[in-house]
Amino acid sequence: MTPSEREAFQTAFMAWYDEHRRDLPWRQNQEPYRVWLSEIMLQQTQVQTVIPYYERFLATFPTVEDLSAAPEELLLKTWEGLGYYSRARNLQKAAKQVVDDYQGKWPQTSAELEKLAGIGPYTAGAIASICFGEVVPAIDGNAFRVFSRLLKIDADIVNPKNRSIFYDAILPLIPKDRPGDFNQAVMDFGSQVCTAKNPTVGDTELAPFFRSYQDGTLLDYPVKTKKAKPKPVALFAVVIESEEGFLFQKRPSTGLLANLTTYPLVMAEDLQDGESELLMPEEQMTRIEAYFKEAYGLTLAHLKPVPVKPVTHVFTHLKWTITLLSATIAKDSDLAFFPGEWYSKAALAEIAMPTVQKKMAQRFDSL
DNA sequence: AAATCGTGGCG
DNA sequence: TCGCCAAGATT
Repeated sequence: MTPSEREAFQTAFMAWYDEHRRDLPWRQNQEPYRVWLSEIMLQQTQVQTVIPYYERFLATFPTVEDLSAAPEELLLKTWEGLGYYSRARNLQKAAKQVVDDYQGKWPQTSAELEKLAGIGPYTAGAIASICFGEVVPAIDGNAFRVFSRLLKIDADIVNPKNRSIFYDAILPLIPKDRPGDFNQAVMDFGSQVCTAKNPTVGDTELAPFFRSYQDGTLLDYPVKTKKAKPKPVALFAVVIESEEGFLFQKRPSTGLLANLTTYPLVMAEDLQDGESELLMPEEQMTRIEAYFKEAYGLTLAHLKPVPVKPVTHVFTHLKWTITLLSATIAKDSDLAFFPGEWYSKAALAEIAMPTVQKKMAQRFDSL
C-alpha cells in the first residue's frame, strides 16, 4: 500500500470501528487483569460462550491476588465446561507470577507479557496494545482472515513460520495513537463483517480497500491446510454405585481433561492383548473385570451393559464412543490403588466435571 | 514442528 | 451426521 492508501484505510477502518464497536463486559475499562482474563477465555472460544463465564469468574476471583491464592478445585469448577483446561491452570500460574515476580504490578510490554504462563504472541499483543498502548499487532484468526483478504496474502496461516509475513504486513497499518482500538477493530470487523462464511465486506465503506473483494476472490482467503479428522476411540465407562454414592475417577494431572473427574473409564484398546482382533462382548466384560483387578485391585460384581445408546463426544483430535456399563464392588473395597473416591450427590456439586461426563451422567440417569 | 488440548454452533 | 469454525499456547 502507498502511504496515502494506507492513511485512507486507517481512517475508514477506525471510523467503522467507532460506529460499530461492540459493547462487551471486558471493554468497560482497560485494567490488565480484566483484559487478560478475557483474552485467555477467548482463545479458540466464541464471545457468546465466554460472557457468562467471564462474569462468574470475575465475581469469584475479583483480583489477581484472589486468583493466585485460589484452591485448584474452585478454579476448575469455575472453568468447568469452557474447555482447554490448561488455560485455567496457566491462568493461576501467571497470576502467581504477577504477584510473586512482579509484586502485583503487570509487565507493560508484549515481550515481558509473553513470559507469563498461557500468554503467547497473540495474547501479549492484545494486552500490550489495549492496556498499555504498545504499537504491536494482535494476530488471531480474525487478523489472518481480514488481512489475507485485504492484501491477498497467500501464505498458509497454519504454518507458524508465516506469522511474520502477517506481522510485517499489519504493523505499518496500525495507527500509532490507537493501537488497542485498531486490534479490537480487527476482531469486531473480522467476526461481524469479514466472516468465514457469508462475509458482507461489500456492504461497507471498506470494500474498495479489499483487493480480494475487488477481484472476486474474497472466499479464497485465508489459505489454510485442512486438519485431520478426529480419530475414533472406543471406551467403556463403569458406573459403580454404593451407599457411599458413585465411584468417580480423577484423571492424571497432564493430558486430556487433566485433573477432571469422570466415571471410571477403560479404553477398549487397553483390553486387547496383541493383534487388533475384534473382541466379543462376553470376552470384553471378562477383560474389564481383569483390568480393574490388575490395575486397581478392585473386584467388580454384577458387571453388565446399561441399556442405553453409547455416548459420543468429539474433541479436537479424538472422537470418543463410550459404552456404559454398571457394576458393584464390595463396600469395604480398598481404594488405595484407585485414583478416585466415592462421591455423594452433594459432593459432586463441588468438583469439576468435563462435558463428556455430564453427557454420560445424563444418559445413565435417563434410565 | 507436528500434535495436543474442549466445547458449542452452524450450514 | 459431518466438517468447519471460534479473540491460540504448549510441548
